[in-house]
Amino acid sequence: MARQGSVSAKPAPSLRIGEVARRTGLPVKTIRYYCDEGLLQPRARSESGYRLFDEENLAELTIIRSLRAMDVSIPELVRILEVRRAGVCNCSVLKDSIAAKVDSINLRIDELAAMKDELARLLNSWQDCGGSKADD
Amino acid sequence: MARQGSVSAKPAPSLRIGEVARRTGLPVKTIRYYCDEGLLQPRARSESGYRLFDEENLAELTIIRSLRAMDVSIPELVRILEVRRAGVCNCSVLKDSIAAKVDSINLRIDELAAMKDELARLLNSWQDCGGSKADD
DNA sequence: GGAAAGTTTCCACCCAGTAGAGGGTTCTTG
DNA sequence: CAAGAACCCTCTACTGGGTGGAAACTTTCC
Repeated sequence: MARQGSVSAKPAPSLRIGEVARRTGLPVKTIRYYCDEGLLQPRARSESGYRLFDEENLAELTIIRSLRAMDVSIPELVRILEVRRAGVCNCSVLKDSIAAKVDSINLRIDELAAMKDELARLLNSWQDCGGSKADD
Repeated sequence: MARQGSVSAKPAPSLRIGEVARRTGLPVKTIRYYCDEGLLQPRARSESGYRLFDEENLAELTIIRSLRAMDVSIPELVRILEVRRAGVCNCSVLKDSIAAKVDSINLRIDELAAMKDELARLLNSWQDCGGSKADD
Protein backbone atom coordinates (compact mmCIF):
# COMPACT_ATOMS: atom_id res chain seq x y z
CA MET A 1 0.00 0.00 0.00
CA ALA A 2 1.42 3.38 -1.05
CA ARG A 3 0.36 4.97 2.18
CA GLN A 4 2.21 8.20 1.62
CA GLY A 5 2.41 8.37 -2.14
CA SER A 6 -0.23 10.98 -2.99
CA VAL A 7 0.16 13.19 0.04
CA SER A 8 1.85 16.46 -0.84
CA ALA A 9 1.12 19.18 1.71
CA LYS A 10 1.32 17.13 4.91
CA PRO A 11 3.60 14.11 4.77
CA ALA A 12 1.89 12.66 7.87
CA PRO A 13 5.10 10.86 8.79
CA SER A 14 3.47 8.21 10.94
CA LEU A 15 6.43 7.37 13.06
CA ARG A 16 6.31 4.11 14.92
CA ILE A 17 7.37 3.85 18.51
CA GLY A 18 10.87 2.61 17.81
CA GLU A 19 11.61 5.54 15.53
CA VAL A 20 10.31 7.96 18.15
CA ALA A 21 12.52 6.29 20.72
CA ARG A 22 15.49 6.66 18.42
CA ARG A 23 14.80 10.33 17.81
CA THR A 24 14.10 11.32 21.40
CA GLY A 25 16.54 9.03 23.14
CA LEU A 26 13.79 7.76 25.39
CA PRO A 27 13.28 4.01 25.91
CA VAL A 28 10.37 2.47 24.03
CA LYS A 29 8.90 1.28 27.31
CA THR A 30 8.91 4.79 28.71
CA ILE A 31 7.10 6.17 25.69
CA ARG A 32 4.50 3.45 26.00
CA TYR A 33 4.18 4.28 29.68
CA TYR A 34 3.63 7.95 28.86
CA CYS A 35 0.88 6.94 26.44
CA ASP A 36 -0.75 4.78 29.10
CA GLU A 37 -0.70 7.71 31.50
CA GLY A 38 -2.38 10.00 28.98
CA LEU A 39 0.72 12.14 28.76
CA LEU A 40 1.29 11.42 25.11
CA GLN A 41 -1.46 10.76 22.60
CA PRO A 42 -0.37 8.95 19.44
CA ARG A 43 -1.90 10.49 16.33
CA ALA A 44 -3.46 7.14 15.48
CA ARG A 45 -3.16 3.41 15.52
CA SER A 46 -2.31 1.36 12.48
CA GLU A 47 -4.71 -1.36 11.36
CA SER A 48 -2.61 -3.86 13.24
CA GLY A 49 -2.65 -1.76 16.39
CA TYR A 50 0.72 -0.08 16.19
CA ARG A 51 0.93 3.38 17.75
CA LEU A 52 1.55 6.04 15.13
CA PHE A 53 3.20 9.30 16.15
CA ASP A 54 3.78 12.59 14.36
CA GLU A 55 6.07 15.60 14.66
CA GLU A 56 3.80 17.19 17.24
CA ASN A 57 4.26 14.15 19.46
CA LEU A 58 8.01 14.60 19.14
CA ALA A 59 7.69 18.24 20.21
CA GLU A 60 5.63 17.17 23.20
CA LEU A 61 8.18 14.56 24.14
CA THR A 62 10.85 17.24 24.16
CA ILE A 63 8.80 19.24 26.62
CA ILE A 64 8.03 16.14 28.67
CA ARG A 65 11.68 15.23 28.83
CA SER A 66 12.74 18.69 29.93
CA LEU A 67 10.10 19.00 32.58
CA ARG A 68 10.46 15.45 33.86
CA ALA A 69 14.18 16.14 34.27
CA MET A 70 13.21 18.77 36.80
CA ASP A 71 10.80 16.54 38.65
CA VAL A 72 7.55 17.86 37.31
CA SER A 73 5.19 15.02 38.12
CA ILE A 74 3.31 13.05 35.49
CA PRO A 75 -0.15 14.29 36.55
CA GLU A 76 1.16 17.87 36.49
CA LEU A 77 2.52 17.29 33.01
CA VAL A 78 -0.78 15.88 31.87
CA ARG A 79 -2.38 19.12 33.00
CA ILE A 80 0.23 21.28 31.33
CA LEU A 81 0.06 19.41 28.03
CA GLU A 82 -3.73 19.47 28.03
CA VAL A 83 -3.64 23.24 28.32
CA ARG A 84 -1.06 23.41 25.58
CA ARG A 85 -3.02 21.09 23.30
CA ALA A 86 -6.17 23.10 23.87
CA GLY A 87 -4.46 25.73 21.74
CA VAL A 88 -5.40 28.40 24.22
CA CYS A 89 -1.74 29.09 24.68
CA ASN A 90 -2.48 29.84 28.29
CA CYS A 91 1.00 30.93 29.15
CA SER A 92 0.07 32.30 32.55
CA VAL A 93 -0.88 28.85 33.79
CA LEU A 94 2.43 27.48 32.59
CA LYS A 95 4.29 30.44 33.96
CA ASP A 96 2.79 29.93 37.40
CA SER A 97 3.61 26.26 37.31
CA ILE A 98 7.15 26.87 36.20
CA ALA A 99 7.72 29.76 38.57
CA ALA A 100 6.66 27.46 41.41
CA LYS A 101 9.12 24.90 40.13
CA VAL A 102 11.92 27.44 40.14
CA ASP A 103 11.08 28.29 43.72
CA SER A 104 11.25 24.64 44.69
CA ILE A 105 14.56 24.30 42.88
CA ASN A 106 15.98 27.20 44.87
CA LEU A 107 14.68 25.61 48.04
CA ARG A 108 16.26 22.33 47.08
CA ILE A 109 19.57 24.01 46.43
CA ASP A 110 19.47 25.53 49.90
CA GLU A 111 18.66 22.13 51.35
CA LEU A 112 21.57 20.56 49.55
CA ALA A 113 23.92 23.25 50.85
CA ALA A 114 22.67 22.60 54.38
CA MET A 115 23.24 18.90 53.83
CA LYS A 116 26.82 19.48 52.88
CA ASP A 117 27.34 21.22 56.21
CA GLU A 118 25.59 18.45 58.05
CA LEU A 119 27.74 15.95 56.22
CA ALA A 120 30.90 17.71 57.32
CA ARG A 121 29.63 17.84 60.89
CA LEU A 122 28.83 14.13 60.84
CA LEU A 123 32.21 13.29 59.44
CA ASN A 124 33.82 15.29 62.20
CA SER A 125 31.93 13.44 64.91
CA TRP A 126 33.19 10.17 63.51
CA GLN A 127 36.74 11.30 63.46
CA ASP A 128 36.50 11.73 67.23
CA CYS A 129 36.58 7.97 67.70
CA GLY A 130 39.51 7.49 65.38
CA GLY A 131 42.19 5.31 66.87
CA SER A 132 40.51 4.51 70.14
CA LYS A 133 39.20 1.16 68.97
CA ALA A 134 41.18 0.63 65.81
CA ASP A 135 44.36 -0.11 67.69
CA ASP A 136 42.63 -2.20 70.32
CA MET B 1 10.33 -8.64 87.22
CA ALA B 2 12.82 -6.02 88.36
CA ARG B 3 14.68 -6.24 85.15
CA GLN B 4 16.92 -3.27 85.88
CA GLY B 5 17.11 -3.33 89.65
CA SER B 6 20.57 -4.77 90.19
CA VAL B 7 22.24 -3.23 87.17
CA SER B 8 24.47 -0.35 88.13
CA ALA B 9 27.00 0.39 85.40
CA LYS B 10 24.84 -0.11 82.35
CA PRO B 11 21.15 0.69 82.69
CA ALA B 12 20.29 -1.21 79.46
CA PRO B 13 17.32 1.05 78.82
CA SER B 14 15.45 -1.33 76.53
CA LEU B 15 13.46 1.22 74.62
CA ARG B 16 10.46 0.00 72.76
CA ILE B 17 9.76 1.09 69.21
CA GLY B 18 7.29 3.81 70.15
CA GLU B 19 9.77 5.48 72.45
CA VAL B 20 12.43 5.33 69.77
CA ALA B 21 9.99 6.89 67.33
CA ARG B 22 9.26 9.64 69.81
CA ARG B 23 12.92 10.38 70.40
CA THR B 24 14.02 10.31 66.77
CA GLY B 25 10.93 11.78 65.19
CA LEU B 26 10.74 8.88 62.75
CA PRO B 27 7.47 7.01 62.18
CA VAL B 28 7.20 3.66 63.92
CA LYS B 29 6.57 2.01 60.57
CA THR B 30 9.77 3.40 59.15
CA ILE B 31 11.82 2.11 62.06
CA ARG B 32 10.28 -1.31 61.59
CA TYR B 33 11.11 -1.08 57.90
CA TYR B 34 14.72 -0.24 58.69
CA CYS B 35 14.90 -3.30 60.93
CA ASP B 36 13.49 -5.46 58.17
CA GLU B 37 16.13 -4.17 55.78
CA GLY B 38 18.92 -4.98 58.22
CA LEU B 39 19.72 -1.32 58.62
CA LEU B 40 18.93 -1.27 62.29
CA GLN B 41 19.40 -4.21 64.62
CA PRO B 42 17.37 -4.08 67.82
CA ARG B 43 19.42 -5.08 70.83
CA ALA B 44 16.93 -7.85 71.54
CA ARG B 45 13.36 -8.99 71.50
CA SER B 46 11.18 -9.15 74.58
CA GLU B 47 9.60 -12.45 75.50
CA SER B 48 6.47 -11.35 73.75
CA GLY B 49 8.37 -10.42 70.62
CA TYR B 50 8.68 -6.66 71.07
CA ARG B 51 11.76 -5.09 69.52
CA LEU B 52 14.04 -3.68 72.21
CA PHE B 53 16.41 -0.85 71.34
CA ASP B 54 19.26 0.83 73.17
CA GLU B 55 21.15 4.10 73.03
CA GLU B 56 23.44 2.77 70.34
CA ASN B 57 20.43 2.17 68.13
CA LEU B 58 19.41 5.78 68.69
CA ALA B 59 22.85 6.94 67.62
CA GLU B 60 22.59 4.80 64.52
CA LEU B 61 19.20 6.21 63.70
CA THR B 62 20.64 9.71 63.87
CA ILE B 63 23.21 8.72 61.30
CA ILE B 64 20.61 6.94 59.20
CA ARG B 65 18.36 9.94 59.25
CA SER B 66 21.12 12.33 58.24
CA LEU B 67 22.38 10.18 55.43
CA ARG B 68 18.95 9.21 54.15
CA ALA B 69 18.12 12.91 53.96
CA MET B 70 20.87 13.18 51.40
CA ASP B 71 19.75 10.21 49.39
CA VAL B 72 22.25 7.67 50.57
CA SER B 73 20.53 4.43 49.60
CA ILE B 74 19.49 1.78 52.09
CA PRO B 75 21.96 -0.85 50.82
CA GLU B 76 24.73 1.72 51.00
CA LEU B 77 23.71 2.57 54.54
CA VAL B 78 23.71 -1.09 55.47
CA ARG B 79 27.29 -1.24 54.28
CA ILE B 80 28.29 1.91 56.13
CA LEU B 81 26.68 0.82 59.37
CA GLU B 82 28.22 -2.63 59.14
CA VAL B 83 31.65 -1.07 58.93
CA ARG B 84 30.83 1.20 61.82
CA ARG B 85 29.48 -1.67 63.93
CA ALA B 86 32.52 -3.79 63.20
CA GLY B 87 34.29 -1.44 65.61
CA VAL B 88 37.11 -1.03 63.16
CA CYS B 89 36.27 2.63 63.12
CA ASN B 90 37.28 2.62 59.51
CA CYS B 91 36.82 6.32 59.03
CA SER B 92 38.52 6.35 55.66
CA VAL B 93 35.82 4.17 54.12
CA LEU B 94 33.16 6.47 55.50
CA LYS B 95 35.09 9.52 54.46
CA ASP B 96 35.33 8.25 50.92
CA SER B 97 31.66 7.47 50.84
CA ILE B 98 30.72 10.85 52.21
CA ALA B 99 33.18 12.72 50.06
CA ALA B 100 31.61 11.07 47.04
CA LYS B 101 28.23 12.15 48.30
CA VAL B 102 29.39 15.72 48.65
CA ASP B 103 30.62 15.59 45.08
CA SER B 104 27.26 14.33 43.90
CA ILE B 105 25.54 17.08 45.86
CA ASN B 106 27.66 19.68 44.15
CA LEU B 107 26.87 18.09 40.83
CA ARG B 108 23.21 18.11 41.65
CA ILE B 109 23.36 21.77 42.58
CA ASP B 110 24.94 22.52 39.22
CA GLU B 111 22.25 20.49 37.50
CA LEU B 112 19.54 22.37 39.29
CA ALA B 113 21.07 25.69 38.31
CA ALA B 114 21.19 24.51 34.70
CA MET B 115 17.57 23.48 34.98
CA LYS B 116 16.60 26.91 36.10
CA ASP B 117 18.15 28.30 32.93
CA GLU B 118 16.49 25.65 30.80
CA LEU B 119 13.22 26.47 32.48
CA ALA B 120 13.59 30.14 31.65
CA ARG B 121 14.45 29.25 28.05
CA LEU B 122 11.44 26.99 27.74
CA LEU B 123 9.21 29.65 29.20
CA ASN B 124 10.54 32.12 26.66
CA SER B 125 9.82 29.84 23.74
CA TRP B 126 6.25 29.50 24.92
CA GLN B 127 5.81 33.19 25.22
CA ASP B 128 6.57 33.47 21.51
CA CYS B 129 3.21 32.01 20.67
CA GLY B 130 1.39 34.26 23.10
CA GLY B 131 -1.56 36.00 21.52
CA SER B 132 -1.45 34.38 18.13
CA LYS B 133 -4.00 31.75 19.00
CA ALA B 134 -5.36 33.04 22.28
CA ASP B 135 -7.21 35.88 20.61
CA ASP B 136 -8.40 33.74 17.72
C1' DG C 1 8.28 -18.94 2.87
C1' DG C 2 10.87 -18.25 6.86
C1' DA C 3 13.98 -15.77 9.96
C1' DA C 4 14.70 -11.43 12.33
C1' DA C 5 13.25 -7.30 14.04
C1' DG C 6 9.59 -4.55 15.70
C1' DT C 7 5.34 -4.08 18.21
C1' DT C 8 1.39 -5.35 21.14
C1' DT C 9 -0.58 -6.44 25.88
C1' DC C 10 -0.10 -8.09 30.44
C1' DC C 11 2.12 -9.13 34.72
C1' DA C 12 5.79 -8.61 37.92
C1' DC C 13 9.49 -6.05 39.98
C1' DC C 14 12.47 -1.93 41.78
C1' DC C 15 12.92 1.74 45.94
C1' DA C 16 11.62 3.67 50.31
C1' DG C 17 8.38 3.71 52.62
C1' DT C 18 3.04 4.04 54.11
C1' DA C 19 -1.75 2.25 55.22
C1' DG C 20 -4.64 -0.99 57.08
C1' DA C 21 -6.25 -5.58 58.85
C1' DG C 22 -6.31 -8.71 62.43
C1' DG C 23 -4.47 -10.26 66.56
C1' DG C 24 -1.41 -10.37 70.86
C1' DT C 25 0.64 -7.58 75.05
C1' DT C 26 1.11 -4.15 78.56
C1' DC C 27 -0.53 -0.42 81.34
C1' DT C 28 -4.04 2.15 83.81
C1' DT C 29 -8.19 2.61 86.16
C1' DG C 30 -12.36 1.23 88.56
C1' DC D 1 -9.48 -8.96 88.77
C1' DA D 2 -11.61 -7.15 84.56
C1' DA D 3 -12.20 -3.70 81.08
C1' DG D 4 -10.38 -0.71 77.93
C1' DA D 5 -6.78 2.09 76.06
C1' DA D 6 -2.52 2.14 74.15
C1' DC D 7 0.99 -0.29 72.34
C1' DC D 8 3.14 -3.80 69.47
C1' DC D 9 3.34 -7.77 66.24
C1' DT D 10 3.10 -9.77 61.26
C1' DC D 11 1.18 -9.70 56.84
C1' DT D 12 -0.62 -7.83 52.59
C1' DA D 13 -1.21 -4.20 49.43
C1' DC D 14 -0.42 0.28 47.62
C1' DT D 15 2.32 4.52 45.97
C1' DG D 16 5.33 6.84 41.51
C1' DG D 17 7.97 6.42 37.57
C1' DG D 18 9.32 3.53 35.26
C1' DT D 19 11.86 -1.30 33.76
C1' DG D 20 12.07 -6.24 32.52
C1' DG D 21 10.29 -10.32 30.56
C1' DA D 22 6.76 -13.47 28.32
C1' DA D 23 3.78 -14.71 24.67
C1' DA D 24 1.64 -13.42 20.57
C1' DC D 25 1.19 -10.70 16.44
C1' DT D 26 3.05 -7.75 12.29
C1' DT D 27 6.36 -6.11 9.25
C1' DT D 28 10.56 -6.39 6.68
C1' DC D 29 14.20 -8.55 4.32
C1' DC D 30 16.36 -12.25 1.77
